[in-house]
Amino acid sequence: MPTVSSEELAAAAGVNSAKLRKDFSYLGSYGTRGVGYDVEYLVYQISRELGLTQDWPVVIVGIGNLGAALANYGGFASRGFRVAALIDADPAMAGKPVAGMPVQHTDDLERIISDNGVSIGVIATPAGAAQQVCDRLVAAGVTSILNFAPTVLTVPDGVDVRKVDLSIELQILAFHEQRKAGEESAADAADGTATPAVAKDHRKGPDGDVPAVMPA
Amino acid sequence: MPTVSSEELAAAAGVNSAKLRKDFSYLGSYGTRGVGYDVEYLVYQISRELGLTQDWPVVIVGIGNLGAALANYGGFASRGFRVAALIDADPAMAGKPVAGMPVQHTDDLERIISDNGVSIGVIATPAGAAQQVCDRLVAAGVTSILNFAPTVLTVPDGVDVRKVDLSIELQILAFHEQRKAGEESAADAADGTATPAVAKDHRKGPDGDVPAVMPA
DNA sequence: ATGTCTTTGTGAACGCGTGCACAAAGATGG
DNA sequence: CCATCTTTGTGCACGCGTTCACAAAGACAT
Ligand SMILES: NC(=O)c1ccc[n+]([C@@H]2O[C@H](COP(=O)([O-])OP(=O)(O)OC[C@H]3O[C@@H](n4cnc5c(N)ncnc54)[C@H](O)[C@@H]3O)[C@@H](O)[C@H]2O)c1
Ligand SMILES: NC(=O)c1ccc[n+]([C@@H]2O[C@H](COP(=O)([O-])OP(=O)(O)OC[C@H]3O[C@@H](n4cnc5c(N)ncnc54)[C@H](O)[C@@H]3O)[C@@H](O)[C@H]2O)c1
Repeated sequence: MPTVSSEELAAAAGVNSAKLRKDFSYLGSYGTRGVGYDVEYLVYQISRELGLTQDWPVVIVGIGNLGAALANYGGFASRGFRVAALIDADPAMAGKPVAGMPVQHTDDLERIISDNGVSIGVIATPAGAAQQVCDRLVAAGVTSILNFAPTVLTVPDGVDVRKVDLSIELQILAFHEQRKAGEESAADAADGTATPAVAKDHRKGPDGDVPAVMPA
Repeated sequence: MPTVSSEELAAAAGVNSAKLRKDFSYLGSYGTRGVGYDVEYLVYQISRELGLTQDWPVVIVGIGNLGAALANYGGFASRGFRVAALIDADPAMAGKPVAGMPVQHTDDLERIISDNGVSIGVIATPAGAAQQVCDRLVAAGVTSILNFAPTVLTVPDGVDVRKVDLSIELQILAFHEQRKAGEESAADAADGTATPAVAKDHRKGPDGDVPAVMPA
């Protein structure tokens, strides 16, 4: 039986082994002391807990440059997501095939959501249309939204929204870039006072620190 | 002189006003007690600290579905990013105009980076090509990379990488979605304890192995 | 069986970010 | 010039996530 120890996994992932064990312990006691974790069983348990064993139908609304790219992207299917429908407001797009399936008109949005039991929606419309598209999705039964439009969406309790803001990703890089440039000559004079988060760490983690406020 | 109080800003941003003030204090004492912050001056200070006053040239490598969408996206320019060049390995694409500029061949990658003083690169190639593209970018002088390919990139110290993984965004939504579904019947008694989200109580249940977390 | 050796699972300590509460600063009016 | 009122800047405490450290569980050999 192929096994791995928390120590090996932690080293591979670059994290603390105690934390890894504690995290695993929240899923249950799936390890064997003195041996480690049964790889296959562990993978199954984590997959199940993360919802990867289920098949989630999603709709993409707004089939422009970005929406079409998403529709064509094969990486979703391999993670358990199935593109159930592509929806656009442009009558000229209706029926046109994108990624092997016909684009449908927003008039049918509610029916599409309902017929396919969709609970996850992706918004790739212009910012101006995002909120109203969001409202219709929510009214139709969608309870999770991935938003690419550069707008803050307002949703009722119980609905999750995740916003992908590519400009902010670049801004974060630019911020560190600027810091690198400054360090060369800044010599970091004396100081010594208790200063803050923004300073030192270049974290590798997915989310770095993201400020709360910023104008357009 | 138009001003805002930390209280107003905090309310607008949905955060705590004390935290907001403390964050601002790291930039310096730009507020006036009894009055608030001079809007224009504050915006300037934050913009400067974030590097938004600079103009950053970026290159996009891999002009496929996603790369083309990014090239066409107008949201970058408004945040101080200028697409300096589009690069692809496909000879058929060379010279072809995308977003109003000709696609250039990877053969010229090093020269393009150098000529334009580019320090930020975007990778939108297939996963298989990402690491070698990354290596060339870094060797040519790029020190910040935004990676869309589903691969972990290895880079030398001093180089920042941010990975955008859209599948993970969907997985996070699906995870919460799954949880919502389970709660309906899970007799979730208002918790209150300081346990991690996944926690609850999973100690080996009646049948020994399957944790009580998610009935599915 | 009993002992040894490995690795888990977790109580307790630690560190850090967040929020509270308030003194000080400065504006404004009398 | 003093009183009052508003809002900043920050010391301090609290809570949460991370890490340490170790007892106990189990495998494996004798
Ligand atoms: N392209 C990118 O790389 C990129 C990057 C970051 C953010 N974004 C954002 O993503 C969104 C889409 O970008 P894009 O480049 O694909 O734009 P786009 O103009 O190419 O596509 C927008 C599509 O939405 C459709 N649409 C408009 N109103 C609609 C409505 N009410 N209901 C349904 N469909 C509607 C349009 O017909 C069009 O097909 C924009 O908000 C943009 O700011 C794009
Ligand atoms: N399309 C999406 O919505 C999406 C979403 C998430 C992630 N991604 C990832 O983004 C990447 C691009 O996706 P896509 O849909 O645009 O793929 P695509 O196949 O449409 O485009 C890839 C482009 O990269 C070019 N290319 C290949 N090797 C290259 C090299 N060595 N140097 C320079 N260019 C090279 C190809 O010629 C092609 O134009 C993939 O890794 C994909 O997994 C895409």
